[in-house]
Amino acid sequence: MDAYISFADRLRALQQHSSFENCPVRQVMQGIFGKWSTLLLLALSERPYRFGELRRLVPDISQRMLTQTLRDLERDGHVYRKVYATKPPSVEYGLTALGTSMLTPLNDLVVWAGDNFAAVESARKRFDAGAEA
Amino acid sequence: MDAYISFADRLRALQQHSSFENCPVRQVMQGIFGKWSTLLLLALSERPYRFGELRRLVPDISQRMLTQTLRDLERDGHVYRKVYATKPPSVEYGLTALGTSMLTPLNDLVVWAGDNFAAVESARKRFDAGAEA
DNA sequence: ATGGGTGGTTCCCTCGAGGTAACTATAGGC
DNA sequence: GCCTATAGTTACCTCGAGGGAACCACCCAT
Repeated sequence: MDAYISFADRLRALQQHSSFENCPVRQVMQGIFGKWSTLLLLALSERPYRFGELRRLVPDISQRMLTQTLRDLERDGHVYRKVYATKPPSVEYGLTALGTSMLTPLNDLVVWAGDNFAAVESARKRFDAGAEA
Repeated sequence: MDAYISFADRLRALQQHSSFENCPVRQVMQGIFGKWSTLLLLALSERPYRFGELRRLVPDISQRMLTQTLRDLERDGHVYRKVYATKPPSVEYGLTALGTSMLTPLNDLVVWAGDNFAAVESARKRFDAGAEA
């Protein structure tokens, strides 16, 4: 049976691995929360995409960062990279099993952020207004 | 009824707000994924803590960053700050209702990271080994 | 009067994420 | 000959998150 594990217990478990400084959980999390990582993971959750498709889908990202972010995601095992030997070689990116397994918790958090960003924004305004008073 | 909304639909909804560049969802997410933010949120999920207690609980964090991270979390409405007029004034930090509502999805993701960091690490080793070959 | 415990602030520095632009090679279309 | 598309790489720069150390004001205990 999976016993319920409290947040605090998780915290203590985290600490035992090493210092908090280079906690393995954080290393995994930082791979997911680069500026573009979450966005690309959500995009690839729909279906595999080719490099150029992703560029057009997310026009704000630079070509350099798209390559680099995809490489990082590939390195961490979240994304696979498949090269097709067509005349101008084309490349397909998609989620691995590991990446797919992350999708549910990741999406839940994105949903939460989507549901609550208005509350966060108003909290910021309140805070900033009170600061100058 | 809450209809199921696909990841791809979420993506498109995100895009409509503005560019991906300064997406409100990302602004909320970035407030949660500073180097120490998640750790402090999980700590405060157990019970409210005082400043000095948090310092001792997370010895790796510098005093400067502890103050700043708590301020940022307070500004975003995740954390409250309560000053007690004791002789050396003491300060208590705790989760707000908003912060508490985030706890479940946040913790799910941390749990996922805890369950899968070994897979990520071995993926990295495989990738790095293949790169030099 | 000295040291320690409250909870900070201020200054300065480093390091790396991310951005910009130019360049690569190949092939097809006009 | 020139522009397009494929998918990158390389060099250079900026900016801000985070770190380190010192300082502040108050009070207590020894």
